[in-house]
Amino acid sequence: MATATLERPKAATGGRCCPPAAGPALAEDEAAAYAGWFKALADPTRIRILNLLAQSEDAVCVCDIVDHFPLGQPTISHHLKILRDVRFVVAERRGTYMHYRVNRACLEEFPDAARRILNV
Amino acid sequence: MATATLERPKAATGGRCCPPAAGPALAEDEAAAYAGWFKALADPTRIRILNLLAQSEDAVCVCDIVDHFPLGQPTISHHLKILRDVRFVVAERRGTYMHYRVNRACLEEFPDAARRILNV
DNA sequence: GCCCTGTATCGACATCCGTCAATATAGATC
DNA sequence: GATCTATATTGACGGATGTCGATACAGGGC
Repeated sequence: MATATLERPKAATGGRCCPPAAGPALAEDEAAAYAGWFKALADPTRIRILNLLAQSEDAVCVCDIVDHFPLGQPTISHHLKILRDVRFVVAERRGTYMHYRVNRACLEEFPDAARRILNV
Repeated sequence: MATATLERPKAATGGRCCPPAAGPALAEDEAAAYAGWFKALADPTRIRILNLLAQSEDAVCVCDIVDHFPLGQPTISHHLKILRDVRFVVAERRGTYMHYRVNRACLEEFPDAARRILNV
């Protein structure tokens, strides 16, 4: 049979270069979920917004956040939306003002995510 | 003096909307370092490559990685470079083949990063 | 030396992302 | 309701990013 020649040739050695190596255990959509999560953290401004919110006991209003960055209000609002979408922060209305605070419950899942990716 | 009118007007209330809120404790470059770190994880393929490498006791050669993804070899090589640049993986030559493995030491810093960002 | 195979790099392309200015929306006060 | 202020949304623009095909580089076998 020609079946043998249908295998991966793998150079002149004709053999494998290393043990079979199982495919990724993470399904594509699970990996995408984690990636979307990390994507929300893949910007210095968002990291610092999170850090700023984490330093305050109570929620902080948007205008106060804007004051701490050399960026326009729409840009900050944009970043806050991204952080909201992945639930890293939660917003709360107080009259005209919007107050934001970190969602610790969500961020504490981090070590678990690392463990799952590295399956340790 | 007109000094009072130089303060933030803050609506008709004339006062602050919330307690002062310290700026972010993370310096801009430190935040950028963390962001660059997360950026390397902000892609499903890279997450799954990491996961694949983490499942194997010993290092895995590039051709084996390529076999597990519906992407071209140059693309996988590109992702591996990004993971190498942030030291999430390390490469090792064995003859013609390149073998990659996860750098656990580096990835284990994760919980610390989370703690530093959330200053808990 | 030459060729073959595995990996990295380059150049191009489409898409995504961060930023801004302008505008829309929501709530409070009058 | 009219107006004012805080926040969100929109549209546009430049730069980054993921992907590919083509090519360059490296090491082993002849």
